[in-house]
Amino acid sequence: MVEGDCAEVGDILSRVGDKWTVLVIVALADKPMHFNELKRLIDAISAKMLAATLKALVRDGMVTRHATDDLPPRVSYDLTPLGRNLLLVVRDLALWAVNNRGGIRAARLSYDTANPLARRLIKAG
Amino acid sequence: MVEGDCAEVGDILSRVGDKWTVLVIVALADKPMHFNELKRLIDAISAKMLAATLKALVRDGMVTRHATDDLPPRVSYDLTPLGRNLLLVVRDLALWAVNNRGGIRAARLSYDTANPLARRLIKAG
DNA sequence: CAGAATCCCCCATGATACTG
DNA sequence: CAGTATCATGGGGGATTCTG
Repeated sequence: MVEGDCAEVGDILSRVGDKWTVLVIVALADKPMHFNELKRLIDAISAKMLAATLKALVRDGMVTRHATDDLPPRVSYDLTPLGRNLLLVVRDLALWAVNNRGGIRAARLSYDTANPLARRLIKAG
Repeated sequence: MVEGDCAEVGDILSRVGDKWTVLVIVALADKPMHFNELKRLIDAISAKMLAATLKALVRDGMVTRHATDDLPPRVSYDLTPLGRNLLLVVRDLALWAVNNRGGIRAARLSYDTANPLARRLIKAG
């Protein structure tokens, strides 16, 4: 880790923390998927955000886009080795989240009962 | 990993992806720090966001807050075991980011030269 | 089917000023 | 020093409509 990496690392971190990126990557874990397949699977996502997320992932080299020139068009998205690599790290993070959700929930509960009024002042509370 | 964890995991993930949380956690890696110490170190952060981020971290059991009743007041923030645990996972993620920044940069460059106009249409482009 | 274009809203964040 | 209160804003994200 050298100096000056902060901005770049922050950029990548915020991409991971982005609302949809991780969900898309996890959705592609098993097999390539079409646009509307992804949309149905993630469901809460809008077409606009799915398109934007996929485009960003393709640009970053995490996902490939393959279109046939059939009609109706079919476009397949798949993870690249880089994306698959990220999947592993993200999965560790998710695993940590699952393993520690008890502790976090307990901490919140105790904080909130000790300090009921502060609750809504906290971000994402 | 059971069903229904998605929301909770997503919540924790978005906390990690939050603009300041990771920076604060990393800043506390070596030793406890005071409010303005943190502010000077992170620098770009506003007092408001630092306060909000710290409060959220305390509520989630990642950070402890210890205040002396001196005057002027001194408040120390430190990582809990849970926070220190998260630090490890986050560090893996940061490490991944550092190790793969070359690949990502290359992918972006190639994408952008192949498709110059799309550049500003992409989120966080 | 796979998106692009448009409109709109709201919340996270920033800047500034104030306080115990 | 360690915050809080208030106001302003920008862009992330949703809903809808349109197209190749």
